[in-house]
Amino acid sequence: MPSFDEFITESRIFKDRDVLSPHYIPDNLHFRDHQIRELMSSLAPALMGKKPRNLFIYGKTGTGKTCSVKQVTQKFEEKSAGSSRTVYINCRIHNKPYRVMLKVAKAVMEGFDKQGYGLPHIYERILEWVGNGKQLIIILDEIDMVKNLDELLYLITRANDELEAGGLSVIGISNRLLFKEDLDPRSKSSLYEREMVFPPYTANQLQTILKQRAELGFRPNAFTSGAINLAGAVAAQESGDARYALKILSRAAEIAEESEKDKLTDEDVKSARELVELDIVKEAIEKLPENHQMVLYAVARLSLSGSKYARLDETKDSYLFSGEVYEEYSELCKRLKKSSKTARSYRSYLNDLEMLGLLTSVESGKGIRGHTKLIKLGHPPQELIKIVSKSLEA
DNA sequence: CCTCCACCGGAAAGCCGGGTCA
DNA sequence: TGACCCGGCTTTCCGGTGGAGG
Repeated sequence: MPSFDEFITESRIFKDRDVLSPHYIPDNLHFRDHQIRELMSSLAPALMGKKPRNLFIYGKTGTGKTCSVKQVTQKFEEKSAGSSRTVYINCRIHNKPYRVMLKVAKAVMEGFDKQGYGLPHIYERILEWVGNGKQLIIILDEIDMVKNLDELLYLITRANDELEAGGLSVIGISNRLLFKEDLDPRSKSSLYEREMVFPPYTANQLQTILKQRAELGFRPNAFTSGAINLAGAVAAQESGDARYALKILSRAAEIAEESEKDKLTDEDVKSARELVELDIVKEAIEKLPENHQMVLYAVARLSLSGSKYARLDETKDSYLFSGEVYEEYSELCKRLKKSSKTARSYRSYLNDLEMLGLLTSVESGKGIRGHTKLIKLGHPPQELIKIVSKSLEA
């Protein structure tokens, strides 16, 4: 199948852009044989009419969780030929028991697309479908996004008690290890019947992966192995995240292309790294609620003009006082003719922003009266101001 | 040592837009 | 259609905290 790309741009670097996209699933996934075998072994009972045990998969972003699961379920579907099914659900979108069940029902049953049935009805229909001896495996990607996960898991376990034949099982995928802490003990034990971990990739592994993609996605001789290895090393050092590695590589290719070169080099990778960093920050900021953005903006403004309060012995890195940031934020609200939120809310925004790594803070210690937070920006203020003000337009 | 300062962050009540049910 | 409910945000209330000041 030819790609449209070849008709749209006569690219010197790219042969097939899609190969570099994060959605692309390669035919063979490197370094995940072990996980794939384990996944297959855990699904295998379903092919023999028995209920597989529930499974929880943990791994940071870009460690191949989703990719591996998708590959395995595809094989599974081929093998079972409809007698049992897997349903993949992205819980970022379907984040409530009702939506998950609706999605399951739609996926499994033809013509079940009328909205408006209540949860009990949907539930019954699913039971009916499973009831004649089928196995249904529900894959909940980003499972930590589901509200009322306890209720959903309970619903599913209860279904198994009611059924005489067939069964429902769950594969939960998450990159947050801690989320199980606020789960009801019963749901926890049911979800964790079996557990798997996807470790981050090492530099060598990332390099192999990138090389594979480069060979498929770029024209021959359009890249040096040095550049590929550098990209892999950079990403490994950062996080071991394959998606991030691919982002750097494709950004680097775009840079090389724009400057009309026909080979991408170490230099391109280096500049790509910074751009990608900014891209990620930008993405994070854009999906932030308005007030968070304004607080961030206030911090950026103040770090440019310098802290008014920090007359105390110049702590070499100039931190900002929580109080003055709040003032700046309130003023900003006034200028924009918005009502500012309470100081209490402001404090939670700060914590959220810190959680996202957009800023850092330390407890005030000696030399400062009272007890407060000293705040510092995690990125260059000019860039942040640019990004936030653009995002606040909308 | 006691009190004040300048904030922190949990708990719970309040508000609001959207969906649900009789 | 109106009463009701739910989840997401806020605000209110309030008990801490650790250094500065007296």
